[in-house]
Amino acid sequence: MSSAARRKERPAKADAPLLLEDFLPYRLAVLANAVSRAIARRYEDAFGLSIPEWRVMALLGVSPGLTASEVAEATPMDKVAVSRAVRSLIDAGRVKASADAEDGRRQRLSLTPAGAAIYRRIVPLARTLEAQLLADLDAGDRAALDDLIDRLEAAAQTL
Amino acid sequence: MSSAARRKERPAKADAPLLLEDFLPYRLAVLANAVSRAIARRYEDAFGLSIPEWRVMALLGVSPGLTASEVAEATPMDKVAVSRAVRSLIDAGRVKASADAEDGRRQRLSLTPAGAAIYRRIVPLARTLEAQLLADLDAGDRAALDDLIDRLEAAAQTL
DNA sequence: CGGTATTAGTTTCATCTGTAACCAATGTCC
DNA sequence: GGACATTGGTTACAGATGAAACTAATACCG
Repeated sequence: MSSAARRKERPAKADAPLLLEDFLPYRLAVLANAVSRAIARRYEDAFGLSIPEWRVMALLGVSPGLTASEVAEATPMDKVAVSRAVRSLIDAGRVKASADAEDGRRQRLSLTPAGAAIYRRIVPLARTLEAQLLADLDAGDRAALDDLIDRLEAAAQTL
Repeated sequence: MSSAARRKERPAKADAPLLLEDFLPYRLAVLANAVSRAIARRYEDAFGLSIPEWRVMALLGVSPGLTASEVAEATPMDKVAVSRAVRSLIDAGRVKASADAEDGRRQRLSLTPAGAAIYRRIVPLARTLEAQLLADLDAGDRAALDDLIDRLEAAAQTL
């Protein structure tokens, strides 16, 4: 019997003990943590890249010319995290910042040729890891998963 | 149209750009992070309790007499994290450690009366937050979610 | 214009987290 | 029973993270 089935047999009455292993917020945290850690190690080993750095590169790979603020808006990272990731990427020669003609505070960010070369190598790795995670799910499962995550995210905003 | 539906219309071919917002590991991290942060704030405000401390109390509430190692085995926390959470709970008078008769290294952990009183107040809050997260999901959705998380966790082990 | 409020981004500092080193008690093997 | 490995748990140190203060440039408004 799967653990989902085991859980299902145990209806959570109000006075039943709260089992951490069945508690959704806990399960989500454990799952996301396991995935993030495994992926972070791969990116670090292969490219010396942290997760925040990878996120910045992933955005710039699709949308060159974003500012740091725009990167921060597009992710759950705050501006401090973005600033640090960008600094580190610039130091590594993977990203360049160019002054914005209209606003002297802003810096337009983009991948350098070296950064773009690395980007083209990370994307297939990312796809492979995602595929490995989804290997046992058919198209219907995947659609259901996407939909559930959307709904949970919306609900999480109300917490 | 839901964002899941939007995603579905955009089949991820090997050469399509990788969109961070559709990338499962990223989505899981963002979701789990949003949930954890919201809940951590509630526990902190209401009980001065961190997530690791809450996890320890949740385990001890169901299984008094666990050792720190057993707590570490039952969660993704390592023994250092458990040690710190336990220390803090003991300092706050919420957990007590008693010497194990058979093995002088081990300490049997359990909630103090004060800890148990807090525990009885947290559990309903935890259930309420979980219910709020699941509010829009019917029984079938919830079973599917449980099952998907199980399968993703299994797949995550292979990364 | 000139003063004040905003915004972009960085720096600072305090806390958290993780890895490794460590100490003490027990188990193992001869 | 004594050396050595193992286990339970803590300590120490380093790097990551987050909130708030700060700097510099722009926008707003009289």
